[in-house]
Amino acid sequence: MDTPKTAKAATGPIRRATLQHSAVAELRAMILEGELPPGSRVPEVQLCEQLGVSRTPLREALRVLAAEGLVELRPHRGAVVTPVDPTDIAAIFQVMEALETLAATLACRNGTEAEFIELDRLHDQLMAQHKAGERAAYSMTNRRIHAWIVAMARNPALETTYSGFAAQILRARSLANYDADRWQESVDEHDGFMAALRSRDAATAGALLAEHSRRTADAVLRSLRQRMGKAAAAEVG
Amino acid sequence: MDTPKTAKAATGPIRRATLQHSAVAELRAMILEGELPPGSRVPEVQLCEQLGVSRTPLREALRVLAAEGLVELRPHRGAVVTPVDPTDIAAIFQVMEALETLAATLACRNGTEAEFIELDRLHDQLMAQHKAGERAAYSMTNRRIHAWIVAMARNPALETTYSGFAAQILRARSLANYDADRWQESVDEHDGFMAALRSRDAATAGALLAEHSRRTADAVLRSLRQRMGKAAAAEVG
DNA sequence: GCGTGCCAAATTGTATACAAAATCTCTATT
DNA sequence: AATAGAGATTTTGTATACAATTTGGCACGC
Repeated sequence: MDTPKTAKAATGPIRRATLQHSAVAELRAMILEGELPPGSRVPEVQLCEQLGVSRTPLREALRVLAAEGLVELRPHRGAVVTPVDPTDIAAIFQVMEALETLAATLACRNGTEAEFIELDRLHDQLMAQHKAGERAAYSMTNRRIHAWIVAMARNPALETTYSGFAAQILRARSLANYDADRWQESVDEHDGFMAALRSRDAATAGALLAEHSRRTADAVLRSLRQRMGKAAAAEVG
Repeated sequence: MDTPKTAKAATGPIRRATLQHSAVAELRAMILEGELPPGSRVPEVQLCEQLGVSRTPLREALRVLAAEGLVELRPHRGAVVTPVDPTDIAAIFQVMEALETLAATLACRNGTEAEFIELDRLHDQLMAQHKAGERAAYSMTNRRIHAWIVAMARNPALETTYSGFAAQILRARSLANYDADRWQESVDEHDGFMAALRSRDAATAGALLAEHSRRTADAVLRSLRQRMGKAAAAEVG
């Protein structure tokens, strides 16, 4: 069962994904990376050349990304990268707050001992990166912590929904850069809900994680509105 | 049968949507209606003939439905209507509970006077349909009430997520038929959270709606597991 | 000078032909 | 008889050609 007969090398031919699948991955990365900025039009043929695929798999990929909310499809008028609208982001954060609460509650109930240990390790890593001032590494670890808690909840529906919104929020955060004060505050909040999680206190963990989410939303939205305001002003002047 | 290929006649005052869009609507209806039962394979060409479209728009429609969770796409192996797995449904209900709580809370905060009046009207209609024993009409009104509350929350992200899961749950409910006792209980719960909503008591409304969701989940899952058990037994004998 | 209608260019929507992968079937061998 | 394997068949994945729709520009009329 596990010995491929004509297997030639170990590295190469594990599995070849479809072009559509890799187009989705490629485009998603381009959007989250900021290479395709929010609001930019997405002409099909141009992207086809860039990705080296024909329009058929590309169009199917665009439908997938539209379902994730990363692009908007206007019939007969092409696709645009979904603009980062503070109002929409605020709405997403509201839902995220509810999802994080649920995730923390379920994680306390369903997480394994090993998973809690790994969570502690990630938390230590986060603290070290904060102390060292490694912003990029910090935010990646931060994302991994939250995703890990969601995974501990053992709920596929929650996981899928969460990661979709997380991608949207990531885009917003890349535009909004919050200050050192908020960073310190955020670290303190992590300490708080981690304590609750360690003691398997579902209610407290849920409440603290929700509060953390709410405060993050406030900071991101404040910075976002400020930046958008400046951008609008620059456009006029 | 009703859409000849060369139909050029004025189908409507306004222009029709794209074939892909109507294919999505058609397929979604077929799945929710039970015409395409859970677990059934979905050969592309056969559906093309049935819907009168070519494979291109159909495949794009399948991607959309896959994102909604109504079909599963296995690379190179075709699509199947997502099976109704009690474990998955239970997970969805858990998320739904959190979403309903949020919806009730936000509805109290953001709903307009006119919307609350309409909500009352829907509730009265629900009560009348219960008294008359009109099960089908009742469950449609029931869905409209919940969707209405979600709409009152003024949160597009919530609305989209909610309706996706609602579709999944609808499929499960059509398989599971709960009894008269649960019906009466459900009606009483509606009375309860409606009272809280009328007085704009966000916390109580949220809690009661969550409890209603939880009890509905219990009833549906119980019936579902029972039915699945019977089906499995029938398969053996 | 400005608005209106129509034509041309570009872009998206759809159909179809072809390539690649998986499944099925039948045969040959142990 | 059971099983492995090689072809045949079916089904999905991709490219491309063509049709339909939108958009931009230009001439014409007010």
